[in-house]
Amino acid sequence: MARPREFDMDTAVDGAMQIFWRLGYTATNLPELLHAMGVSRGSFYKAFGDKHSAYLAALDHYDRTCIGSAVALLSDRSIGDGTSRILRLFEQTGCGEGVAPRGCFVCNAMVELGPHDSAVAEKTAAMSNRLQSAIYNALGDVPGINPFDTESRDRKAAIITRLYLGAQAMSKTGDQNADWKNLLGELLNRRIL
Amino acid sequence: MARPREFDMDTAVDGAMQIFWRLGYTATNLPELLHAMGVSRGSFYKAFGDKHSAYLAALDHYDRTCIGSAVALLSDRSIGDGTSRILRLFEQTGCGEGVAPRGCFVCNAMVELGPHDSAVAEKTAAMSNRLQSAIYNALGDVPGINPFDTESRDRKAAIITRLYLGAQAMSKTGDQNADWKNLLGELLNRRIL
DNA sequence: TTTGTTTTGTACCAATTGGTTCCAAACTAT
DNA sequence: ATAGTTTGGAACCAATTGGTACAAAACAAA
Repeated sequence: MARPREFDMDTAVDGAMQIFWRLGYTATNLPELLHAMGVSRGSFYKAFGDKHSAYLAALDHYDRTCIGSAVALLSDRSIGDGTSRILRLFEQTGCGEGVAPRGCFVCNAMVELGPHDSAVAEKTAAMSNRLQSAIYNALGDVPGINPFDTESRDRKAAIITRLYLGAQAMSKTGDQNADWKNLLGELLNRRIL
Repeated sequence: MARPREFDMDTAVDGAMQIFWRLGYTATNLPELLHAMGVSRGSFYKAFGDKHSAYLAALDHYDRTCIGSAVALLSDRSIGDGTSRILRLFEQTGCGEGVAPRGCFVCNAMVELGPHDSAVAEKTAAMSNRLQSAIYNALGDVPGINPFDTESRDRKAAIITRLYLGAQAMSKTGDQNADWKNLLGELLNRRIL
């Protein structure tokens, strides 16, 4: 009963996520954003309202896709025990040769807007909590760790989550940190093969 | 032989650091920056050149003051052994009640500008390295750690540095993390009194 | 006091910012 | 075919952006 939209909603949101992830919120201007989304100005304001709402939609998209697959990875017993799943999480973060590193969108968002944007603060806190509880679960499947010492697991999960975010921050200056196998081994007090 | 400047250079740089630290580079506009520095437009461009140079000066100022005192703290044996010095580092990061958390300027800078500003990337990488090596030294003074196992100390220092930056990032969403005593105890495998 | 030099503050600038308006276009249901 | 409804895109907007120009002001050396 009306003209159908020409752009694809999902690829538009994904494009928004890509550019916000790479450039941040403030540094992304509208023309670049529209180009990345494949949407014209009019359609954008009709469909999303404003730049800030588009950013929140991009954060939700990140939650569904990237955080979702990280959580899935951490709970996938076919990969190996908890240690190797956590190791995989840290190792799969690299981003190609010569490509400007974009870190983790959650880390970027909480650092840029956390203190001044309560919606972003809530969303990013929820996402890091989601990651942390997935790590907590994976730690229950690590040989040498007592799965019933929930307080110790909690502390370890908190440490690993912050370790992850800190490594993501440092990756944006070119830090590689290829030796996760030994670093996590040091942390979990066991050798990782 | 010429008119003396009316503003104080050091308080101006400090003011620039405060506002850039709190708001970030892009989100700080010139009027706010000038106000925070206590400098008029003309004087600013005469003395600093442009906004970006002022930001770099603010980063250097942070290195001298905040990173400097963190390094001093970590090497001050009058405080206690390495563990309590590292604990002190983590505990002294809180920022008052109701105050919008600003995190760590190094973390903020590397996340916001790292991938797109090589000067900032270099400076922030140097600062995090400085912090990491101070942590490495403090670890040499932790009971239960073999000071001659330099590789293990290196790994622990890398972990603690990233843990610190990650915690700083999360603090910007309101995360408090008051339990550093137990978290660091978990990490270093010893009870901290 | 005059001369030379630097700082200061204001007026000004072009470019860019996010956002709105509005109408032609494109579709469906009748 | 036509009426009804929504999209698309360009023209337009005021406000803000970082940065410049320039003259008055404030000093020191002569």
